[in-house]
Amino acid sequence: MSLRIALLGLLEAVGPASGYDLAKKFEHSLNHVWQAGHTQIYPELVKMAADGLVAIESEGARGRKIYAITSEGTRELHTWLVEHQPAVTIRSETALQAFLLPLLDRDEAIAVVERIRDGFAARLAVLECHPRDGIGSYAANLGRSQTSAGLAWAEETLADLRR
Amino acid sequence: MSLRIALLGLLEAVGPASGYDLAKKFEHSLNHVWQAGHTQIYPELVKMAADGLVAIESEGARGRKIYAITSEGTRELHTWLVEHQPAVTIRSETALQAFLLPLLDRDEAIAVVERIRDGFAARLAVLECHPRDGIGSYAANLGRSQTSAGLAWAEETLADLRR
DNA sequence: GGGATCATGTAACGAGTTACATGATTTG
DNA sequence: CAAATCATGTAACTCGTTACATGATCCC
Repeated sequence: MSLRIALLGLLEAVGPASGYDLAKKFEHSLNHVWQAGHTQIYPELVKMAADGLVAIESEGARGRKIYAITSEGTRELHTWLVEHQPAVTIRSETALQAFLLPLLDRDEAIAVVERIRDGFAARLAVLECHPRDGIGSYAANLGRSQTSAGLAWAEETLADLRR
Repeated sequence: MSLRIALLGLLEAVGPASGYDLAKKFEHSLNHVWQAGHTQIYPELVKMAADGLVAIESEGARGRKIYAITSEGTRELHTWLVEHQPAVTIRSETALQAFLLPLLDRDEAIAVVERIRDGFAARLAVLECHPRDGIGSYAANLGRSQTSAGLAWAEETLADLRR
């Protein structure tokens, strides 16, 4: 369901695009929001076209197919945005390592938290490069905010473990 | 893979337990870390027993089966904790709504962010009840830290939208 | 005895990943 | 002309959810 919404949202926001284009967007601007590879996107677009939410607007070079959102697609997207209570499903390997930290001895735990800290720092560095405005800017702010919080947790936890 | 690790970690941390017990832990203490229902846990325990990572220690009333982690299981868990670089896969409906916020008009966007804010507040309230020490305390701190950051983002975004 | 909770499972489906496969076009 | 990139797809598999099914035990 959410994959559909993400695809509809991108088509609504940036205009008609190919599956290939959309896959690129997932890799870059949507990376900290929703992830999907081309092998998931191509079949989904076909299903969405069958359901009347998108339509092939034109076909370009190299078999390129440009999809556009339909008015039915716009309606579906709008309804979801306005009415859908976002479900919170957390599956975080990082949080799992944090959870199990007390099973390790001091030095191991420190090494694990250092790796987690580096991961947060790297993600934050990527997010800092995201534009401050335009579609996705709110999500980028949310990502920066939460990643900074993770980084701060790592620093505090390291201080605590070293004490 | 991570489901296995979560199950091994729980068995290591709290001692032998049944699938039912483990499902309860997922519902409560692991809720902000990893999610899994009993329909996923029961078959996984059977596979893990076949792989020698856990063993049925005893059987109690009402067909209750108590699993214990084996030394091979402990080794597997330890290796994962120390060596595995946590993979970051984000699929957040909340972030998706944030991403698509610019597609809504002002009042709709405000209503959506208010709902998101309430969701963060509710999660934070639950996390505040988690014990400050023992297994899971580090993960609870991380969850509190990141959820607070989400809440702060919502407040700032609301202020921005109302301006 | 009846309702809540304990306790385990299966089957069908949908979502997501990995590996494989193919060919067109552009750029050096 | 070779390598990179564009562009699409399928198949097999794993992971996760929903719905269904069953029975034991505890407590009022």
